[in-house]
Amino acid sequence: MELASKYSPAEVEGKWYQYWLDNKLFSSKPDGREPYTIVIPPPNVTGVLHMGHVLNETIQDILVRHARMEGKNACWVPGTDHASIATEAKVVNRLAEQGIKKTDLSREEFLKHAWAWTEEHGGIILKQLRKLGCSCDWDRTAFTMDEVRSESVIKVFVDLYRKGLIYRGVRMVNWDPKALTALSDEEVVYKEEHTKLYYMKYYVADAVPGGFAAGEGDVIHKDERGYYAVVATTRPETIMGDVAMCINPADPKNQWLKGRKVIVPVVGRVIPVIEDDYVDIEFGTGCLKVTPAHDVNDYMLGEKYNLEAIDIFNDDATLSERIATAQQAALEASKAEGRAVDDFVIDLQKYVGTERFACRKQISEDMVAAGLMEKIENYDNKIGCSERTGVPIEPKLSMQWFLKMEHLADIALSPVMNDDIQFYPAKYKNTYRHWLENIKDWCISRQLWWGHRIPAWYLPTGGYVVAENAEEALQQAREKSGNADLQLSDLRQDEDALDTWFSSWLWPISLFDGIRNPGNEEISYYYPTADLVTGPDIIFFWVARMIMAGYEYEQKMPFRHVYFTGIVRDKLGRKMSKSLGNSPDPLELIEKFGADGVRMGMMLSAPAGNDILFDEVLCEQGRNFNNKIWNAFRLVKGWEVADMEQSEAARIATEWFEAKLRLAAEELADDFSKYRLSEALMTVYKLFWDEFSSWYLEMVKPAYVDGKAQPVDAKTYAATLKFFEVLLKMLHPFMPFITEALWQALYDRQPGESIMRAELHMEAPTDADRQLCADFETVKEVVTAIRAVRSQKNIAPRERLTLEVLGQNPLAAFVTPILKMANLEAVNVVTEKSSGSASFLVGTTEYAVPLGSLIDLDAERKKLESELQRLEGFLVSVEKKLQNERFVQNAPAAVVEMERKKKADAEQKIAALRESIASL
RNA sequence: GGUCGUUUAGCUCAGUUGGUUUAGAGCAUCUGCCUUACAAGCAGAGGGUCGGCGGUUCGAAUCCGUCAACGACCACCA
Repeated sequence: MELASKYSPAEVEGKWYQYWLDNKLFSSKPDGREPYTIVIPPPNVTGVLHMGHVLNETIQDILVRHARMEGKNACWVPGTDHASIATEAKVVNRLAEQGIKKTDLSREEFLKHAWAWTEEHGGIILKQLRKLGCSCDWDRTAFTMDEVRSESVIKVFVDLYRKGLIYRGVRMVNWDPKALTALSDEEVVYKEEHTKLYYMKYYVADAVPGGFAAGEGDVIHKDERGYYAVVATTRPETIMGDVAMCINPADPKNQWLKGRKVIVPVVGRVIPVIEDDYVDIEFGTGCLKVTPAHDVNDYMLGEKYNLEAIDIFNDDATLSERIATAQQAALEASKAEGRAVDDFVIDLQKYVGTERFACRKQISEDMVAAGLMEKIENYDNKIGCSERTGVPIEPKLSMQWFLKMEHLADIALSPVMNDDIQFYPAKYKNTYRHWLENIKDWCISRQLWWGHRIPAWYLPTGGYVVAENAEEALQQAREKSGNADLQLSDLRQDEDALDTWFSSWLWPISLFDGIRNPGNEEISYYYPTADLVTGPDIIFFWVARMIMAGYEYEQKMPFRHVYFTGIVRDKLGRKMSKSLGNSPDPLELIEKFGADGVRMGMMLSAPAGNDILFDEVLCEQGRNFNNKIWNAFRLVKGWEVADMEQSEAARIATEWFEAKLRLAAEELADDFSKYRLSEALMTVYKLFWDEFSSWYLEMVKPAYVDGKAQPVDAKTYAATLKFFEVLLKMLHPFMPFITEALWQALYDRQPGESIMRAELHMEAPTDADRQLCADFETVKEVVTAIRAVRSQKNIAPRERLTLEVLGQNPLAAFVTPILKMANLEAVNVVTEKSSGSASFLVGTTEYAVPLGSLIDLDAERKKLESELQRLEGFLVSVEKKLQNERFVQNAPAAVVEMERKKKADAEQKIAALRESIASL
């Protein structure tokens, strides 16, 4: 067989992926076997593959393929997420490019565009997963807005409503002025920003004849226009919504303000000074302006003291016409009360329609010009921004739908805390608990069209009904209103859609149709799923909520283990981003290194929970490993087999490697059980490269005689193929393509057979295995020491040497492999070594390689002396320990015994070294 | 501000309940090799007072305290 010396993945990968598809090797149906289920964290339907996906999906594929080879019925369900905000934003953008505004379209027209976009871009990412080698059951591909999933979402909404867990009400919510929708608390991200802190003058409204009687701590401000308080804020534009000023009643600085009224600068509204210990005395001047419509805390104060909330913004965060009308009303009221406020007023009409930040700049300049600003300082602040659009959130009062979380948090907490569901790494249990214990109700309505429309219908006479469909709604509406003539056209369905996560949280159930058809065969078989692989960034968005839904609707956990991956960063530790240009295109990497190489590169640095510093050189290492496997295969398949006796060296090698495989399998199983996948990969990597290629194959490799390759005996050949097959199976979950290709070529296979379905079952290692492998490690040490002598003395590998063993040879049973691996003529047991030999210690046995004239006595002495020095230092530390009575008394007997042996060994070695040095 | 985490070789990381010859791996580095599977390779080598200080212990990379640096998450300080 002629094979190129370099492995080309491109030729192999497409071919075998098609083979897997053609033979339905990914597909799963319920049967008598133990199920192993993973549901994919659905990527955005219009997304494209990035490095984060590569990490995530590779891990899932490794787990699935591993489970499949353990004989489990493995089922990996793929699908995509409709990602309402992100997708709607993209569609709106595309329409804008065509000169179409969303507001010009009807809901139906808009959705037509959105579906067209979805069909155009949807599924690209799933195609890309195939390139990576993912073994998803593609026939099960789902979408969060397909029929089954949509009906499940609506059913759950209605159910929760009937249970009294969903309610509708006006609350302060996070408003995204760009997407024009409310967001949940989890969709707000805080960004550090350099801003300014503005100190504004709020003049006392009523003249105080004779001035204030200042208390001891009072800090009173006064200028030619009168007495004033100073209020610090980061948002001067919101003064238009000010309805009170608040001080801490215990604040000595502001006692003089108690019970007074002050004038909001620019606006001219006269507002009361209220007192609440919410106010931090230390911050700013201790005076807080209260704007109930635009700050969560101010809203609470507003509720408490029954203050009016003046909403100064339009939905897009431009200033509303209301600011001008409110000002008019305020000025008229002042006039009626005979207060003169004109001195502090600027007509607000000029700000109407301006954007919030432009307005902030303008109003602060205007205030400075009008002498209403005390000072402006630099200030570092954290600003809540929309996770999706990036724009600063505007706290806004609005009518929304909410899901009560108390009950759901209750049922979701204990299973994680008591490890019914296990987190890897476990540290995220803390994060999880903290969130659940401080949970707030979930705002589930979004002012979007792309998503599941809220199944609530409003009656013409007021009130609403919640139902699974329009017909049911109509029936309910007729009952509720007592009007049997009510028609569907009289009802108006809620315009809002549901938060995307309101469908994602049902994913492990809805994929098996467990909501619509509870107890069906699939849900009974596949649920609970085995492992969930996802990022810790969506622990609240998704993981926690799936656990809630799992217990609420299946009375069982949705998954048994959660593997949290890290964030993929570049090798400098920076997040990958388009603007930095440090985010490689996975498909280009696959092109360059092969999918197997990329998968391996990803896994080499991917401990669970830590961030991944991705470096292309790791993919290169992966590619090189592929090439190593490929060439080992070329070697073995190139052998000529003859009917001849097995050599002793080959017999020993096969016995050793068989034992080694059992040991490695045990280690591998342990790594997998702890989800230590990069360690598992490293275990197989070293097994193949070092143990199999560098030691085993070199030991059994037939020699060349007169330039002609000798044949190999049948027994060794058969054993080698078997070993190779086991190694391929161990490697398969990590590198599916090359292992399938070589597995197919190793033996004659039946059509439709695949390594995917091959079982990897290994006997547990015996004590004899462990002993044999330990002995063999000593063999390696001896061989390596001889090679080191060669290297130091510049002796060609071809030149045959002799090895002398002083006293007894502990490796008598391994002479033939040593002869072969070190290229020796003979191993002689001697009582005294030849003069002019290089000596070394392995264990407590001394070995020598006679070198005749090649020996450099000075160098040899130096080497021995430095070794002697090291050992003497070691001996001192051991003796110190043993002379310490408390150590001998307190330490376990075995430990003391070990120290005694160390001492004896060291003494023996030192004696041998001294003798060697003397003999030089 | 609170909580949690990390700090071990040039880089990325192991190090399981403190004790197996004065700390291991992969990569990188250095030296020598185009030796008939593989230069995407072979053989050999060097490299760390385990972040600092203090403590517990017969014994500490491992346990405790403290400091420092970095990171993550949470939080209503205008």
